[in-house]
Amino acid sequence: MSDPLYPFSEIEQTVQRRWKEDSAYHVRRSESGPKYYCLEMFPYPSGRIHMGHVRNYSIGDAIARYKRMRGFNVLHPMGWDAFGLPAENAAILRGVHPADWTESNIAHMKEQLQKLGLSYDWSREIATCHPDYYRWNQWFFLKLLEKGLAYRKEALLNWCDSCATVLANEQVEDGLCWRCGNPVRLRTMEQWFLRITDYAEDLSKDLESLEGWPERVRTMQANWIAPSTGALIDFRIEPPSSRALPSEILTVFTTRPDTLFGVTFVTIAPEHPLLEALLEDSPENLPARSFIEQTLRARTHHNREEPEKEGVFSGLFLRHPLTGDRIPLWIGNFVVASYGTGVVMAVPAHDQRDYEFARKYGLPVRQVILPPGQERLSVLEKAITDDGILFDSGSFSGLAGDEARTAITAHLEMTGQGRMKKTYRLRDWGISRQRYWGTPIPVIHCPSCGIVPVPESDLPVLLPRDIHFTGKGGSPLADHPSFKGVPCPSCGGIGQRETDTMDTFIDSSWYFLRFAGIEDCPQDRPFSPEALSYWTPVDQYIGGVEHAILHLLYARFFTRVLFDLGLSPVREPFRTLLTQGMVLKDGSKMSKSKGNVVDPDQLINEYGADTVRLFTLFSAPPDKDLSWDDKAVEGAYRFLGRLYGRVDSLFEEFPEAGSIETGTWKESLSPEASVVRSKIHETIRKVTTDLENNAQMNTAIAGLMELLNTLSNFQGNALSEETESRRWVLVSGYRTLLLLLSPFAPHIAQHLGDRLGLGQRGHHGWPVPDDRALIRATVPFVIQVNGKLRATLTFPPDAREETVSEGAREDERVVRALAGQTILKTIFVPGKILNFVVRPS
RNA sequence: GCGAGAGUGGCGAAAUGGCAGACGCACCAGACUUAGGAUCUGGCGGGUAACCCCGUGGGGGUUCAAGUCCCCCCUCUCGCACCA
Repeated sequence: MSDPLYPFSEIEQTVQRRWKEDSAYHVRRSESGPKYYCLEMFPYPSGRIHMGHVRNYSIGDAIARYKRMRGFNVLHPMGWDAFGLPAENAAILRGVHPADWTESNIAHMKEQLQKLGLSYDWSREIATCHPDYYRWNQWFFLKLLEKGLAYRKEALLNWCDSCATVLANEQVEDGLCWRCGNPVRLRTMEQWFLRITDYAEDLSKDLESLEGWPERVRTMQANWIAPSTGALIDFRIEPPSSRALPSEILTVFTTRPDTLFGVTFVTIAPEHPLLEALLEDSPENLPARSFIEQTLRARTHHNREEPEKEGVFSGLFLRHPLTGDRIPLWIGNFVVASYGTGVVMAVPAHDQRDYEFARKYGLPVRQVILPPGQERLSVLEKAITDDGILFDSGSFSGLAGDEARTAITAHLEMTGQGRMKKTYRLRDWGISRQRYWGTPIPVIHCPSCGIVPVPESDLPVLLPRDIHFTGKGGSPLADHPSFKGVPCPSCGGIGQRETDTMDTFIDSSWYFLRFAGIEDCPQDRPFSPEALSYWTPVDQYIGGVEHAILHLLYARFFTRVLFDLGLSPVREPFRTLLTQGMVLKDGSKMSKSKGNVVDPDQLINEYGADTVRLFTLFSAPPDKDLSWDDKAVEGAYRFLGRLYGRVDSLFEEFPEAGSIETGTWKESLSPEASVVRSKIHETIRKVTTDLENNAQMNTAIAGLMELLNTLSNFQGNALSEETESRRWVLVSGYRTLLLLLSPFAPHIAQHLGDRLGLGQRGHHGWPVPDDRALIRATVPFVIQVNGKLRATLTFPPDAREETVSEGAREDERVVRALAGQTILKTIFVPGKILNFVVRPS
């Protein structure tokens, strides 16, 4: 490595030591100034930070530092999303205890973050795997259980036989287990769920109020929740004489009750919980059974394309609720079990999917709606899905659209065969994991009392440290000698502790409240109410767009629940959201498998933290993807090196630079100095507006580079004889530049700022542009002929049209362009442009 | 298929309807040097000796003036995707 351009290593170490000694970023509520809560998504302690983290935290730190300089009392905390699968895999592969693995990762990553010089209040650091954090997961769970918001139900889940565990959807890759590569199958299991669907309406409606969120994220959440209004309609099952049925009716969900008279069959999902019991145990049902089995197996293969619609007749018939017709019940692979009721009424004439299915299996197509302006055809070529006038629909014939839907639904409701219903695509949140490294779910299964919550006074239910990992899967807690067997808190009999742990998304659903509420927090509460109401909501949240749905939706849900429990002062946790783009290298996302990762540590060693931060902020706007370019990093490095060198030579010329006053300059400046002064104040204005509007840090930094270029040129040009004004302009210029730079490259800004006397003089605040300095003596006017640039001439900014026009007509190029032309009119924009509109004369 | 976003130099990118390409990278030339993969100075969209002409995915339109506003089309990225 060549010699450094400036001693960044010493500077960064010294400055960081001083921040630490001064507890510079430790905050408490109620200090002077309004509050500002700036938060970046906390990391999973995987072992090392990567460039995505560096980018995320550089953006957040720049915002936090900027707001601090603007006089806000800024909360800027950091912690660790410390539960999760990788810790257990490390335990299995390398025999390290998950707790030890996690702790050592945290220690290392914390060191890495500190080397970046991020202005965190480390006194609030939390790790979700610590009992004083996860006990509150358990406490909240008990509250939810009490409120009926946590419940158990049977559900179909991805199951890996070889690992003997449930897998989340995102852990299934092409139908195979991400860890062992064996096929995953669907299996029905009892699981804990949280009733997020109770909040679906709220979560969906309030998206509109989130004006500080990117439209993209709001749309993604809206599509994910996807409310849909329709009706539930009951179909009575024809009882086969031979036996009793598990239910007398099947209920369908439809958004098109107006097509009810066009129903020619009903389709049920193969996974439907009633189906097994509905099918008679007879040889005729063998095809149906084998169809179900096959479909379930195929389900797990995450095929890109839609599979062919397939189905089989169930052998059962239903009664149409209004016509009394006999309707066959089919089993179809295209029916989604977990949406609506898992049963759909099929109207082949008016639904494309039903149409395809009916054509394939020769089922009747019965048209009952005629859209305006269309002819009635004897044979349909595809489904007619538009609204229209009903016919062959009993007393409802002649009605149309919403009117027909309302009338039919009302009639069904009156006769007790149906009702209006709003359904959501969003499903309840399954939170059980058959895993060790997570929060134990605080309930006890008692043979006589059923499910008994662990009494609050017994919290936390601690994860036992002595655990044995076989690598064969299944929850290690289930094999623990003493964890599982416990007395029932209710009857004292022998009970069994729940051995499932919670989804780690629970941990990240309220950590932002803990950071705020941990200040003066009473022992028996998760938060200090005073601290919480002072700091919340988060004013600026920053993280990757990959969390646009899951984490952000869960966090919004959880915050609402806590609000309803009187524990959170706010319903929406994040006032404004910034989703930063990915860090790419060679056109694709950095990943170990592609071998295109850039190691932050190595970069910091080579160029220093300031350079690394500056480059990531400069090279692209925060919300766009950032293409990593080793060469371009050197550009940022050179800028800082040049700045350092220029300040050095400033001291050579003016050894007293650090102690001179740069208050108001009352005397007149030379024309050159005056231009430099304008540039200084224009830069203040530019950087400020760039930061206020969508954190456009790339252009803000470009502005700083321009200012340095201007100052450098002025400095290198020793023609000016007015030493005192020259010194004044240069010193105030560098002081301003360093203040404006400090959110982005804080170490060098602090160090050079100290040398230039910023520290002692209390100039910590963000500079304010001086309106008088913004007025330039002359500005360039663009002279156009028919909209084409012909000259650029300088005039005072308030020059009148006649003045500019006269000047323009003396310009050689303009004269040439106007020769032989008649001027029809002139367009004049003061301070900017003069356009001659001409035609040949 | 539905929804959202984006197409500008060799590259990352800038541009309240008013000089297209700020700033940076790469490249070229020069200076300093035993040396340059360091640093400094200058140049740098295309065509052209020059005057000028052309140029923001393509086509039309509005305007004195369009990367920016309106209409049509193409391409790419992301999200959802049999949700009844």
